Amino acid sequence: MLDKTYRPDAVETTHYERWNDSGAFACGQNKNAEPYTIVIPPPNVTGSLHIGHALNNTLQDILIRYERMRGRDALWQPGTDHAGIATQMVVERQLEEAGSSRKEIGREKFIETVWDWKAESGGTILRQLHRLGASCDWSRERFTMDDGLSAAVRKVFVDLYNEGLIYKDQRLVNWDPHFQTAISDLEVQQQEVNGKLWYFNYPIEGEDGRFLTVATTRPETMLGDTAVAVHPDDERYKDLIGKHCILPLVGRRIVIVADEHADPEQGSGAVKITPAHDFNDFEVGRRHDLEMVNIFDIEARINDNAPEKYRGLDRFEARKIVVADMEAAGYLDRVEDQVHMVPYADRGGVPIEPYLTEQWFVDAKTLAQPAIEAVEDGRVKFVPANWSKTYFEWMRNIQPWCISRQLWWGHQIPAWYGPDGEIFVAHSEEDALAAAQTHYGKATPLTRDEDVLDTWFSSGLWPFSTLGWPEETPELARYYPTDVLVTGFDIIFFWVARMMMLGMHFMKEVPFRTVYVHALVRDASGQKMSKSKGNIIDPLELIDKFGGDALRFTLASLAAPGRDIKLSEARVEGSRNFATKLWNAARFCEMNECGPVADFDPASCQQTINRWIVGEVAACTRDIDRYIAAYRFNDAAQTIYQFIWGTFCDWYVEFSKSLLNGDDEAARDETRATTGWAMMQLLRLLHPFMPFITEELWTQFGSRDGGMLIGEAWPDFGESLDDAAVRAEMNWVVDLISGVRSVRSEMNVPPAAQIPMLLTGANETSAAWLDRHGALIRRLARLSSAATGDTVPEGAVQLVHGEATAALPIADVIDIDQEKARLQSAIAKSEGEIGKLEKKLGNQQFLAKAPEAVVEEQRERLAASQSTRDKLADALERLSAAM
RNA sequence: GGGCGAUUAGCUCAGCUGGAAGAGCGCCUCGUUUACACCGAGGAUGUCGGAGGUUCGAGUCCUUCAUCGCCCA
Repeated sequence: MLDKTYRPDAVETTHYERWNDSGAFACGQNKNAEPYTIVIPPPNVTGSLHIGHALNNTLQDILIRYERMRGRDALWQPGTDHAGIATQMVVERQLEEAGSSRKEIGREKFIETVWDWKAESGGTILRQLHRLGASCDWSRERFTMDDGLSAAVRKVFVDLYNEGLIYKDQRLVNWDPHFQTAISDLEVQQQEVNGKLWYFNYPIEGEDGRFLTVATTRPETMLGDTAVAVHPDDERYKDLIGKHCILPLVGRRIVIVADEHADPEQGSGAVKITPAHDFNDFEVGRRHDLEMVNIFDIEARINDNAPEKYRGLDRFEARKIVVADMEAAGYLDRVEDQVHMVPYADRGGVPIEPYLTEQWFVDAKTLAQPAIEAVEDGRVKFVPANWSKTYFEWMRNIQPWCISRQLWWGHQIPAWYGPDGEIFVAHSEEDALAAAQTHYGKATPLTRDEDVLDTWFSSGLWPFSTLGWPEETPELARYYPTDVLVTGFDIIFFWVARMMMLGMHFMKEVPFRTVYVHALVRDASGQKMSKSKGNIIDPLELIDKFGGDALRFTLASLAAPGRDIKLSEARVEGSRNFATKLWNAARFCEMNECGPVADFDPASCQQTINRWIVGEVAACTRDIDRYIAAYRFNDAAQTIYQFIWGTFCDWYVEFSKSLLNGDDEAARDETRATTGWAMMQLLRLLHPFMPFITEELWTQFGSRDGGMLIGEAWPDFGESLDDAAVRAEMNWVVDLISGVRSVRSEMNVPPAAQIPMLLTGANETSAAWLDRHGALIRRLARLSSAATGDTVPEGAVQLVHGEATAALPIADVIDIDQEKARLQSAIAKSEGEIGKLEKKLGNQQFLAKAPEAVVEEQRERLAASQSTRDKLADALERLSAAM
């Protein structure tokens, strides 16, 4: 016997282990089945589960479980990425706490320490996914630093290098002075800060007392200025173009150039140019062949290219002193407050510095081309489609991708240098040495490039490296391309774009056919969750409190395409209640011996209610199929919710009681079997959304052979069980019961009072329906009798139901005036409807231009409204006559 | 500055290709009817942000304005 309430915590872990231990998550169980593949967006190995992951993985699991039940050979490929900076940070912090440091223990030992850390603490998030029910094939778990995936990285690097698509270049990069590494554009967050705008006067050479005023938010960079730019059309400065300024504090003679970068409307119209420390200035410098003076060292301290006085100062100290010195020397014109954007590193949190260094780059522009085309011609589809615009926007303006990082944790770049700086890129040190021998004509020692590759360089290979590439494994042949990628929009650039570029280049085939982009999860008031705001909703806490199913169901039902999700606990509570509702429906089945019956054929039902529910199950299945195919998870969730709570529990179960408790044994047995059958279908339909409770119920009384629900087939009845006549009949019954209940309530008939009902004016069909369903109508509408009759008794409450009028003779209970008022308001409502329809149908244009079906529909509605109005008027008259 | 999106019941949101305004929560009334009070029955609440336009017909398409988000410069 089932307990009175469902306790998720008591069963969730058990079922998860059963699934996993039995191999139910593993791919390749059916070699004849068509594969269905999703690769998990590999979470950061240092990460822990947040609500965004919960959403992302819930949606993937719904798809995977659904397709698995539909008979596909489902592979959900799990794993983590090594998260270069983040992981190095974590381990460095631990070393610091232990009084040591990365540099103290050296590279080799440090990397060993990271691996130790990973073995102990890495992958927490994957274990947390178990709580969510994620049915990943854990036997295939991969890590971007695994041997196989590392081999893939080396091959990609070597091949791209040999093809000229990877090169070394001296360029401005985003430099993190804290970690002393380059980072990508995407790892930079622009933050608004309250800063100042300093106006400096730069004296013009040979023109005593004449100045050019330049404005800057970063005064310390003036030490690296090599020009001043004015707009070529700016009349104020035309005569100065080609002349020089003398850079204060430094004394350098710097040229005044004409360049459109200078905005005449902005400040004074003249801008200082620091090509080595500003991306725009760098371009100006290239155009005018300016000297690039780098004034910072790798920690962003002033270096020896600046006057002695400033050397060794960090950038913020230098700012103060430069301003003070400029003011003292009379070159400070004025200072204004200004709010401006400052780039910060999204890890580490210090302002990043545009910094001139030599780095490795990928020619992203070339690789982007096929990746763009694949989306243009529809080989890859974005859902919602709008995201393809964001993708195109970025891909069409793509910049060279800086892939080297000055870190220790990551894939060390497979490049070696000869004594003269000659570069040997090779799969292994042996290969490099061999190449060097050939090149130099003798064995020559090489030193390896110290840098490692951007983490995204390896996660860009994820859809095929996890399947064994570059080995030609059977898995690679079978599961690539993957079917769908499920991800948040925030990593379209980071990750989707890179997988597209590298997948197209190396596999000559798209990495996935669909990219489903889901929303961000926000808190109940719409705020982005963040630690600093303290509004984080911890998915694990929600799971503890309401169960994994409740969280999953909530997220799925909120996952409307293209919309952010505002999550509140009340919503999760509602899903928990839904689980309890299902649980109790199952208890009902159990108590009434409604279990699975061997050889039961739903098409064989004789009883109307049973014929009705089997058809509704089939229709519900079709709706869910349609919604999942369109990635409309919210609609799919809503459909199954409405079906279980509304159609099944509120109506069918209530209907069934009359037959289950009746004397007709054949009808009772059929109803038991049908109810049991319907419950089993519901468990299947709900399983992708709520795997735990459905599996528990299946185990407790659904399973006939000890098999698990996870491996059961998805229902598919097509339209074979549909029966329009039965549906019309049951709708009639439902409407009649609802109508009676509504009137009783409005007329304050005590719920316990059993009253008679007389149906007058009924046609043969209605009379037959009333006869057939009399028992359940009486029970659900709480009637002492329900019969057809010719005349409405005096002083009866009347309600119009189709062509008939139902009369409840309860004269002693009702307030006649109140009843009159009720009828009058119903008449008014009908007349309003009639007015609108008459106007519409009186419109010649409408009759001429609207489709015939629409016109016909309006006519029918008009007739129905008129009939209702007339019957209500009759009812009112009878009531008045009776007085 | 460029791009994307939002504005529908007290709150959070659905409403796909234009043809009778929906859900969940909350609220009100009633109810211990033998699955379920994490429940049941009934009920109230919307000139679908404003203004134009297209159309026989607009929450749905177009223009514009307002307000609010997000992404990229």
